[in-house]
Amino acid sequence: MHPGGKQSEKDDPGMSKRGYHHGNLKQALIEAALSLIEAKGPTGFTLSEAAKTAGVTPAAVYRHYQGREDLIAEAARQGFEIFADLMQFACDKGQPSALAAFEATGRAYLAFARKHPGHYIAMFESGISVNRTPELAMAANRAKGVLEKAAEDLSRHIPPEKRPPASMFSAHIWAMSHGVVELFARNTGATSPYPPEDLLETGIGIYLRGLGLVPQDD
Amino acid sequence: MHPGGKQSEKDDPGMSKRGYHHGNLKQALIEAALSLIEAKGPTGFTLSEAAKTAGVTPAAVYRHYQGREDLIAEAARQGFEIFADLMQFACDKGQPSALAAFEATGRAYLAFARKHPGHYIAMFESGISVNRTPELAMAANRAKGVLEKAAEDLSRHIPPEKRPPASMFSAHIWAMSHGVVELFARNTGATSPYPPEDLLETGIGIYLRGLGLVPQDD
DNA sequence: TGTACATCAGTGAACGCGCGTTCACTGATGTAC
DNA sequence: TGTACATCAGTGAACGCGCGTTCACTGATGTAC
Repeated sequence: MHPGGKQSEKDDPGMSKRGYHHGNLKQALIEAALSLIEAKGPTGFTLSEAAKTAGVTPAAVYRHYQGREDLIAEAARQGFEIFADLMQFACDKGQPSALAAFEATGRAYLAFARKHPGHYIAMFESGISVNRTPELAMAANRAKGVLEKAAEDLSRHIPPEKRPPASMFSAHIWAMSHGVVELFARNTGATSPYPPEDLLETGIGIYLRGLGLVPQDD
Repeated sequence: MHPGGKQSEKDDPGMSKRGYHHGNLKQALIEAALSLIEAKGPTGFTLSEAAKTAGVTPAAVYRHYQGREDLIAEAARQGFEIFADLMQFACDKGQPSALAAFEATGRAYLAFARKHPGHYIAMFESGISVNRTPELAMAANRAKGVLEKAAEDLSRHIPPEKRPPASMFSAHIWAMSHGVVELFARNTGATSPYPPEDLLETGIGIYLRGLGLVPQDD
């Protein structure tokens, strides 16, 4: 309520502009970058425009980031953190059934891509390497770990002799999920008559049946 | 052998420069674009540099294309033609076994992505819509049709009541193939301990088993 | 509480650059007679 | 076969633009006393 109160400024990072000093420019730039990426793809994003969107001179960006790529990398890192959290949460929620946990994780994947397209693009389509910084690599590995853990739990229900390694198992699922997102959950023109969610759900279902994890339940 | 012979000029499109006139600039520009895209991704490609690579002034490009996007679109179109041909060929070769044909088609997919990375990127990662021109849309549809045809042939071996529609079936396979290419067959840093070929082959194998199309053959 | 001063986080002007695109032009090619 | 001419496919200079980046600067903030 107090227009210049300290409280509201802390609660509203990146929004309150108190004259000369921005208050939370670092995060505001990330958010500007994300909406630009959502709107125009990783190509359409420029440092200058991100600065302008955040209401600031391009030069100000260099107080917080080393340059354009560094900004995208930080956006990707935050994306991986959110991504890992979401999948972890979904996985926990499906417990104690390993199958329910796994399927919830798959759904969480697509939900993330839908809800955070800017992050998703920064993570997987911006062309920046996951090994660019240790922080980024760590965040990416955590996400990968969640998926692998879910796969491992589930694969305990497969007889050992016909059980693929968990890392292969999870790579398959990741690949199919990513493929569905890229091919059918974007406006590239390549449409399918089915909603991406259904496509992914049925695809994973058939795959799991192939592993003997799901009975003939159609 | 004759340095200026007509024969050799026709055989070597885009290479022979006979002074003022290039001879086959239109195709030479496509090839320049492809190698630039391979080297630096769709972002790193500029019209000017493509012209320079082809040994020509940027302005000359406008004799053959409307602009940068138009050039990429033509590269993508040619990619879809090659892609469809390769998959068609693989599919035919696997006949009369529908299963062998289908698996050969899957392998052809990955082989194409490996052998023609520039085309693949132009087709799926450049951000241009498949509906940009009727020619591009037609080429893309032909490719899609080959995959769907292979899926349809194969799905005849599934009892009708548990048979998914062929378009869904082929979308699943396409998604997994594309996901493997994007996540594991590129140098994005996200590596898996398995070669992409194996990853895709086992993935498709498990999926097909889930459809009851492949016996327990491990 | 008030003042002096260090530090922080912005400004805005300037830079060189390469881009896409246009334009009038010109050398090479092909064709009609 | 030779010549005149139309057309084609390039040149190269010029343009305005927005980009990333640097720099000296300055207003705002925080702190010591």
